Amino acid sequence: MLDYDPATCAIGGAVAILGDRPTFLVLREAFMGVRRFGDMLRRTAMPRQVLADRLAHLVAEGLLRKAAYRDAGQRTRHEYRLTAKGLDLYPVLVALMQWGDRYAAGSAGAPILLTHRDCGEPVTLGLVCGARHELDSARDVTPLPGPGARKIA
Amino acid sequence: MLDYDPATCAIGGAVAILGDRPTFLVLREAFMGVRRFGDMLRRTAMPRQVLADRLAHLVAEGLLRKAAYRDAGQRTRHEYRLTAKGLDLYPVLVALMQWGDRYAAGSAGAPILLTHRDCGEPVTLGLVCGARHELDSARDVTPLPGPGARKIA
DNA sequence: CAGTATCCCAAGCGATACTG
DNA sequence: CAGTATCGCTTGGGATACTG
Repeated sequence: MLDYDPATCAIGGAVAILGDRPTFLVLREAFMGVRRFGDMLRRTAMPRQVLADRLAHLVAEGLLRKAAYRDAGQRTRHEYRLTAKGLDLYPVLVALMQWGDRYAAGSAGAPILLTHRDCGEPVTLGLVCGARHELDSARDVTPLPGPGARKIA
Repeated sequence: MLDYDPATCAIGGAVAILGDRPTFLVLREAFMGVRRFGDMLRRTAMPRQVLADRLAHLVAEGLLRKAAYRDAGQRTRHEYRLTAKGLDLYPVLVALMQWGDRYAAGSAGAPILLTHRDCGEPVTLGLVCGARHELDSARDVTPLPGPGARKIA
């Protein structure tokens, strides 16, 4: 067991930003290409206030940005788009989806299939080491103190 | 944009089980090898009640199991260990950690380094397709309706 | 349409004390 | 040591109404 400092572990920091359930759902919608307030409201079925809060939070954290756009002949509206920081969260969402497909899904199978845009093959998330070995389980990983390690408790 | 049914997306199911911040922290500790109530209490600095709740929840969901053990000459105690279902959550935690190291960490760098047990090389989580292409971004992924798809909203 | 304002109520936190 | 019991209090959810 690694003797690391829980306070510095990045999981805590990440979870502090991502926060709670509604936030994850908003991010899911964003990755699915939903960009408008009303669409998110309908699809996530969360109260307006909650959605507004989470969107504001995600914008403040730099995961989403508010972008103006105008359809021809319409007045200006705006939409929420993922920033680079937000896009980099993709593995987290995919990992959740893969686990959910396996353990929290109905018997019907995965409702969404991720495929490689270039070749069409299904995409999965996996652990790979620097020597290109593919690891199957958490048991194949040894955690060590990193550059920013401070051992405490 | 994929026209999927938000209600059946496995991300929702996964997040419904994993729940909230404290739950993630408990899981983090479990993956770090912390198994005892008191250790988790001290390291996560959460109220006893909250920890007890989350542990019970994770046991009920089948992510942790309570195992009895006895050190020589001591009375029986028990500890919390990850089940297979819990261990399979590892990519989620690693993904959170990688993102946190990049965006939520101090300047000191990652406090924890994951290495391959067999060869010692650093381990990373990545998207790979069936044709062994490595994908860099969410933009390289095309979501399609899967076997369990029901399109609604 | 895209939010903000308001209000009420339920859930959950945090502290302290107690039990096996 | 490993929890359970209790409690005050704050946070945050959910509904409704209002504004640009």
